[in-house]
Amino acid sequence: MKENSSGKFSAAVNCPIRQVLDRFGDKWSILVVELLSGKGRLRFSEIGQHIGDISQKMLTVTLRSLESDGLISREIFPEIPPRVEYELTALGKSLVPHIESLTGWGVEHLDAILQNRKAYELRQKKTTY
Amino acid sequence: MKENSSGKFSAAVNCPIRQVLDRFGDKWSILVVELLSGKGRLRFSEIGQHIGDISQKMLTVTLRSLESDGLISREIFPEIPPRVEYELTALGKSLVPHIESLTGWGVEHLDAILQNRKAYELRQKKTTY
DNA sequence: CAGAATCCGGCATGATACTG
DNA sequence: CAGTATCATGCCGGATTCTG
Repeated sequence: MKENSSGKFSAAVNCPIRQVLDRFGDKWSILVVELLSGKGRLRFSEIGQHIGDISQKMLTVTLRSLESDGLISREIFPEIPPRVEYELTALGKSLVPHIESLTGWGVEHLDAILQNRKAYELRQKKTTY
Repeated sequence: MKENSSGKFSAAVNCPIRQVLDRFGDKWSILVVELLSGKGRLRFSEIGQHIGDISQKMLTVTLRSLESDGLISREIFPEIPPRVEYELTALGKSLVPHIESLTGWGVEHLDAILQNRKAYELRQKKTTY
């Protein structure tokens, strides 16, 4: 593993950070984990309702992906009508604090970021570089 | 702001977590922040070289976006040939620990995740649900 | 109800050429 | 060197339909 002088991983192509980023770079995964963290155990339709604007397809894809990674478990109840419930695994739960660390930062600095964006926009209009 | 019984933000459409996710859901932003965190101050071409497989266009877009949010600063040296250097702002630096919290988790559990994926794949082949 | 399968458009991203 | 401008494209994700 290549490291730089400060002991951090490099951003090179084969950097393991990439694997993590590729995994959570999608639109919904983190959101689903967060949701399951707060609600505990939910069925398919409930997850969809809570998120609100996710399509059925993307919800399926996201859940399969999370299940494949072992972050959530999927239990099928052989009933009519069918019922499927999802919840975080131990691995999934171990991820939650780190996600909330990031989202916590976001919530805290969101206003500053939005103001920076606005200021940047104005500078672009006034000045022609 | 709507909250659920556990005190966490809901995953609803207007949830502020979305804003953070939308911001860092792209392929390169976090990587650039991490890189600048380790290297301190870099010029355009250096960032591109360290990352390796980013196109010039996407590097420009990513840097502009980060600058717009106030996470990195951009200094232009009026020389020939031109030189432009980037580094993290205080706001950008404040984000680093949270990113490393997440990537640290990823590095730690990457093997388990990859094994889960493999096991899941095998199950899909053997069993026909 | 919980999905699987299919089609399809748009945007993110890439490649290329040009400029100060 | 550090971009900008333009064109090309892949695949992400939405809408729809069908099934057990």
